[in-house]
Amino acid sequence: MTPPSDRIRTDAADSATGPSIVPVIVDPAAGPRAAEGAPDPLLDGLNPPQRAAVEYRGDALLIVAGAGSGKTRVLTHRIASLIRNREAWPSQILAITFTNKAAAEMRERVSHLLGGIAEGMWISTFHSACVRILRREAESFGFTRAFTIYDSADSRALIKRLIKDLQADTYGYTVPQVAARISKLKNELTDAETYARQANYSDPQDAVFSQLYQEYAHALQAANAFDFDDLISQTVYLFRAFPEVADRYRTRFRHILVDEYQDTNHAQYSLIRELTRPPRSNELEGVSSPGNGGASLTVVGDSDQSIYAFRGADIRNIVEFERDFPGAEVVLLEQNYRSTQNILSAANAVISNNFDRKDKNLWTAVGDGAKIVGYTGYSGHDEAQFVADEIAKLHDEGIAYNEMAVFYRTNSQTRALEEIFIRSAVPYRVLGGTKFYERAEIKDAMAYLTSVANPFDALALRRILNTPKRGIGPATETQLAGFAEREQISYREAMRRAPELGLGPKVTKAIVDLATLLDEAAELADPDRPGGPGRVSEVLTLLIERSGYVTTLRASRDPQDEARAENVEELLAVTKEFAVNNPGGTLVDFLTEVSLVAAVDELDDASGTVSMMTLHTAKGLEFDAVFITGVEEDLIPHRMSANEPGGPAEERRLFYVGITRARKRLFLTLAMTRAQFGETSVAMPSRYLQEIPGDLVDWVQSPGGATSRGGTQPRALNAARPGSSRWNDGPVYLPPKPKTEWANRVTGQVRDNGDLELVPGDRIRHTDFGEGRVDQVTGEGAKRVAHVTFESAGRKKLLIKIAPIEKVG
DNA sequence: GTCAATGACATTTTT
DNA sequence: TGTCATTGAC
Repeated sequence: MTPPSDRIRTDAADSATGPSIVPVIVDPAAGPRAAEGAPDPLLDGLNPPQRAAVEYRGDALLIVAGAGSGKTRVLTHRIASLIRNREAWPSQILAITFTNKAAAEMRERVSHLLGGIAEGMWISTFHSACVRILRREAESFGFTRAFTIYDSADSRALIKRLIKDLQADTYGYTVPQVAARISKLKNELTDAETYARQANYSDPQDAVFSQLYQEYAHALQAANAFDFDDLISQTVYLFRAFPEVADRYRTRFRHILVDEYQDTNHAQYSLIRELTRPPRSNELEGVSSPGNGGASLTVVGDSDQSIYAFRGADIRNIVEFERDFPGAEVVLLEQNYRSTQNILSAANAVISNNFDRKDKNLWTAVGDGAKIVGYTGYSGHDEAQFVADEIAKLHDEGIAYNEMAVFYRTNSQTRALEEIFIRSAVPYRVLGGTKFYERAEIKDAMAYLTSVANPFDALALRRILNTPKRGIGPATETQLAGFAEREQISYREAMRRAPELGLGPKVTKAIVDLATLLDEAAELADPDRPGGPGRVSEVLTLLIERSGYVTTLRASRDPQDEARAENVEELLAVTKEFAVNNPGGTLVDFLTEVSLVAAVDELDDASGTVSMMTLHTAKGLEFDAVFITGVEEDLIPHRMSANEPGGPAEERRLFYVGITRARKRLFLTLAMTRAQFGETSVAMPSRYLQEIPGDLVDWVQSPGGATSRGGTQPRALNAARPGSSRWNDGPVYLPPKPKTEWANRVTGQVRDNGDLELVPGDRIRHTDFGEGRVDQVTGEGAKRVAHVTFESAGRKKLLIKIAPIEKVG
């Protein structure tokens, strides 16, 4: 694909910090705009659409930013320009990013552009911004500002308990199911009471769920806790219930910018709507004329990169932005500054197979670059070995390890990769996965801290009640809970008064001792303590020493417990580092920060290691060399996605996101057999592989070319490798299998099947769902809908005119 | 109340 | 493969 010649070439090194950018100091004497003709450092080096996106002033702006089109640059320059031109104070800016890391980077870049006067801006994730608001306002609606944030594991633990209590498992409810359903409802702003009102009580299953949901909500409230989804939805409820509170924020934020808008869910969308509404004071005084008074809104996104539908992201938020905000300006960024043309062409070819999308073509001025490399291993280990070998080669060629990344669909795929990487001495780092904070011993230590900060949190307290072992078993725990309930007192108070329960002297002492320890720690951590609160590290030290937690671990015979003790020490180091980075940071601040860290936030650019992560985590990142592993059916697209509406299309976007992370080199690898739960099963090449034009890929071992001789014995292959030369002396580049036959057979444009006649009983083939039979046809003319039962994908409704279907038989 | 042994079962993606 | 829940012996 050649770039249109009339486009203006700009500096391709978008992501590098421009050397020519000079910090601009706000000069009160200067006019609102820089002098005519003088080069404006905020516009310099931007292409025309980028410039338009920075300069547009109006109520609503949608920036459709293709992958690698420099959207972060546009956003930062836009913010800087608003501040520099004195159109906004920094404190009037609210910018929402997807991760904390992206927020930190944006803040850094804006303040660099402005010469360090960016104090007071809110640049954060949705969740962080909401926590900030909720902590300030907590007291006005029945919470304290020390509320706990429950992560998904905490939510699941609570749900598990409730399922047991209500015996909901007899109705077939499982923890993940209930958790997902509650999460979904919260993202749609349906709270427990609303659900209860419309629940179908003649259906016992639904009645039980409704009760589960209500008890879950009640338990959170009683524990003075919010789960992840609450952070957003409760902020919306807060704004709706207390307009005067909402007005404070509406008055404050005059410019709201939202990144990754395609991945916002309904609750987040509603939050933005609430915030961009004009404050009431304006309405009363008649200041509000159409579009006046509400904050200006800028959203950036790319519907082709929407990959979070499973967590409630609604692609319609971006698709229907212009309808939502009439008069909105739309700017398209299509020039890519990141990848080579070969990589982009592959990406374009793949994504063009998604129907019902706006056609959009990324192009670059960089040139073709190296071809994409494909490899089919005999097993997952074989595949991993290839990746490790190529990484070593790339490193020899001068690409730094931290400029390389390995992506996979599921976290479980890391195992084989890690094994081989360790053996091959490839320095690597896994982002996400089993995170540090998910380890049991860390959760224990955190539960101590949480119990100190939030005495109402029964879940945290239950976790530490008998950790380390103090002889407080389930029976005692139930007694304690009943006592607290009867006397209408907190758990902590109940523990202090444990002697009244008439338990054994040993148990009673254990309980009272723990209560004393928590009280002492709470006093130390108290923000209002005379002389200032103790540091988090001091509080943690007190807790783990006096409770005997580490001592017990060290004394254990289990060799793993030694490592656990070290992890707790590591957490102590984290608290010390926190104190250095956040002077005056309280215990609650620390707990908040820990709750909201995302996988990518751990990415350290200077680490000198290869990064391994899921395709989801990879969004928003870029690397010189990218390996996408496990490009197989049932993995990409994942087996579980087949039944979901829009599943295969979302999986394709995920693959697209992966491809577009690569700057120079892209490797697509798969295996013929893959181990899972100890069993090995046969894997098939992903359908998406066939969507990449054959001439873009050099197959070291193509899916068709690899014979089955290797079977499942990667060791034999290892042994057969002398030095660094590849094992197959035969033709290195086998002809790509059925490529020409398949590539771009389905054109990417919005299809038009014209007046394809379908009647019940017809058999059709759908590019995503396979073959199926038409049950009935409804609607008229261009809106005729076919109801189809697919063999593997089940029942679907399809708009006949544009669906990627054809009649068979 | 604790511990060790056994067997069932699971792996999609995440703030 | 590895985690977990249940079981039964102390």
